[in-house]
Amino acid sequence: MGEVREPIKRNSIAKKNKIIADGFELICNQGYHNVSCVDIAKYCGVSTGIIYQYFKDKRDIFIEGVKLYSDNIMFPLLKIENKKITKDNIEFIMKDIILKSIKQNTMTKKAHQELMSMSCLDKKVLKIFSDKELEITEKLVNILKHNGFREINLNEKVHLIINLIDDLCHETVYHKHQNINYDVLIDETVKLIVNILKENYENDR
Amino acid sequence: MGEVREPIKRNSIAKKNKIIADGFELICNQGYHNVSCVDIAKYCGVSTGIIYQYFKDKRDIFIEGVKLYSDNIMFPLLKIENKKITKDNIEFIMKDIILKSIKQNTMTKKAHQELMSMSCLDKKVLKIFSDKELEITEKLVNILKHNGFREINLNEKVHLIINLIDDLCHETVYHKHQNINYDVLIDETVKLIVNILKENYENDR
Amino acid sequence: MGEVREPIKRNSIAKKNKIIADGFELICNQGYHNVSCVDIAKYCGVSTGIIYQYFKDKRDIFIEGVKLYSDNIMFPLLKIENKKITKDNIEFIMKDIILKSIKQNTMTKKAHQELMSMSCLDKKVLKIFSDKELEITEKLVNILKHNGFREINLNEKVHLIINLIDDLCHETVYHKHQNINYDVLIDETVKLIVNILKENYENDR
Amino acid sequence: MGEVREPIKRNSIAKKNKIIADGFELICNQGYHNVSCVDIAKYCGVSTGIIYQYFKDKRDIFIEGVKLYSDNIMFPLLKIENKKITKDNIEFIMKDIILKSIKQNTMTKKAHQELMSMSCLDKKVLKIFSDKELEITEKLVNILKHNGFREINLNEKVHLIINLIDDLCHETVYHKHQNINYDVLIDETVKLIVNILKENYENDR
DNA sequence: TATGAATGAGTCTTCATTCAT
DNA sequence: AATGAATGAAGACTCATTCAT
Repeated sequence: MGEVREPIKRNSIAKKNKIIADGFELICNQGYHNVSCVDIAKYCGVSTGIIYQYFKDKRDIFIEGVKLYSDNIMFPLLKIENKKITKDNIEFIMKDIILKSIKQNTMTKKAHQELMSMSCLDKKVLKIFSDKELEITEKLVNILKHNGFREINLNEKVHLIINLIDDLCHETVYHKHQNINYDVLIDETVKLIVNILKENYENDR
Repeated sequence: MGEVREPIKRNSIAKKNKIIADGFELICNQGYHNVSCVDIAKYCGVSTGIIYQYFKDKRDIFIEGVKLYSDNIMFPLLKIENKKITKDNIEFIMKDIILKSIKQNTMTKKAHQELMSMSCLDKKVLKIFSDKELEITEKLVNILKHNGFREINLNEKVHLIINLIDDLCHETVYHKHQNINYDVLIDETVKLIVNILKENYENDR
Repeated sequence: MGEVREPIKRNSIAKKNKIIADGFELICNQGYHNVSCVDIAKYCGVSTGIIYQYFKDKRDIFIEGVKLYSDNIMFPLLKIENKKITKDNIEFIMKDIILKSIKQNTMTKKAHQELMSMSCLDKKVLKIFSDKELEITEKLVNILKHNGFREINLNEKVHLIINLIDDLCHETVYHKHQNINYDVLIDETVKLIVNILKENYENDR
Repeated sequence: MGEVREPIKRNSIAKKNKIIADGFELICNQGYHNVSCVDIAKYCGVSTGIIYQYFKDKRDIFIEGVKLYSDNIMFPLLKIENKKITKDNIEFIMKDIILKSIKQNTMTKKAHQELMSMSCLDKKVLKIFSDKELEITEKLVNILKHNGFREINLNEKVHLIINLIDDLCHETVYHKHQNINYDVLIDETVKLIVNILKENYENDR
């Protein structure tokens, strides 16, 4: 049966990447279950055959897309610069991160929903997201440690922080509960984050 | 074409409910996209035809199932009793709620994933969950008010609390990050919740 | 559109022959309908394109293979040496031929089946086999005549003999009826052959 | 995945049988590999879907056809009546069987070739034919024993006889070697058969 | 000459939905 | 009201053949 082939020529590599890029886009916008491989081929301007030479199936294209694009899209936190974090600027830094995260979330609502939905069902997708989350957690933990924060339950605390930021981003972008004032929610979240870390730095002096 | 009919006879009503109950179970366990209407009919012990007399399509059965069963399953918080909440017992009460929530989560992992996944994609399902969340938020806000908690940003704070509890429940169902100690996570979350509400009761006396 | 080209350079001729040899082998072992031209190209270590420069299609390769290899494989009878055949040694000679035929049948069962199967369907293949059979028939008829056998119905008799030997070879390759003792079958066949020719030599003296 | 269903209603049973009858006919006439399931559905005047409800795949239809029709078509010998066979009438009876077999061979050449071809490739088809052959062999052996024929190598001899008759039928219907006089071939075959059995009855008195 | 990437028509197979009974 | 056989459009996937390099 059809072996998956890896393109060698520069041209073909470009084609494979185009299939990932355009195919991922199409899947995200139309919905994984509403799009067929023929649709993807048409959308990418290639033949159906070539799809099956470079990918095992539709899922495979999607997974590649997730791998490639989840970075930029899902976890802006990853790009935290190595700023000096102190008990004095932590509130400001966190609010900055949150605002940037919200702004950078460039995906369409539909695309985001697709990704969320698939991450619930597909082990591979879930794994990619989990790994990304782990990466950020470790990064943030290290930054905090380098800045003199104490280690008590630091892992769990950072995990909580990331969850809070994630929830916030998703909500401000999509949910929009009517009786929630999102500016207030942001401020409360920042306060919370600061609070979470308080015992890790307050006895520092 | 086939109008959806509402059963009148007691017998028929029972049959419709059986389809919802069994169909929802099957969808949750096998996955929405892995189950056909013929499968559902077989599983419910009815004919294919009858499905289309009581329901528009597969989605319709699922929605009805979500409406009927999401309560018990997804939001144990709804069952908070009207306990007296004070600054002294709030920590205990919250921990109790969380532990109960985790324990009461009787769905299989697969079912949980299906529901989560569908709630990302399907407006109706999302609406049901949103409404449920709103209901709990309001309930909890009221309880807190009745217990003398001040109203500053109370809506947003309760919203945050519910998110935190939700995240915790989901995680214990699947993520299971290896480097996270879940007992610690629970305690930190409880501390956080207490902290969130502190300024709403600390000046109470 | 692509004309089939006949290679001129020694190198190219070798390549064409390699395609026939390896391609025929692959088809015989995997089954004509289970092998694609791309498979053949890969197996032969050449490009897909080149296949279509030397051959019209897959069938063409197969036919060439049959032409080239059927001799050795299918009709060991062809190699009958010009022994002196008399009424006294005919039984011995025939048994020898049969045993050699069975032994020489070096093809795999699978290959044998493929060839048989294709010979039923493909006029060209059938023609090649028919011609081979005709050739053997004539050869054997001539040998017998040279050895003083009378001509009465000799063609038909030799034809029968060849059929009998062929059947025997095929059976030892696959049928293998359980309740048949194949040693007995061989002896009975030899007796039969001798019998067939009896009236062509018994009045000889 | 699609379970094969067995029709219950009389109407459906008729439909399944129609698919076997017409499908087998189409496959035989057009060639197994030249016919798709969609072709069969069209030819039978049914939908593609129903094909997959009653059959696993194309091969399944073909096998059913072989089971159903091989009797009438391939082995007219099966219908040997329980005539009294003696050394005096055996020649007449055998010639009669052969002539009837040739006459009864109602299949088209194409169909016959398909069956032969498939029996080389497909274990199930081969099995059906083998079993049929075994059945005839046993039947004939028993008839001969009942008529006082001795048992020496009787199995193997009858096997040879059946092979001879089979070969003869196939040839007279299709091959038609030019330099073979088929009337002569028939007579020689009859003589041969009588000869084969001679030692089983000649010492009878 | 030779390559192997690309094509797209064609095949298999499923399933939501209808309809005769 | 209920049945379940039947439909056929649609999706997944293959492969003989072409063509730019």
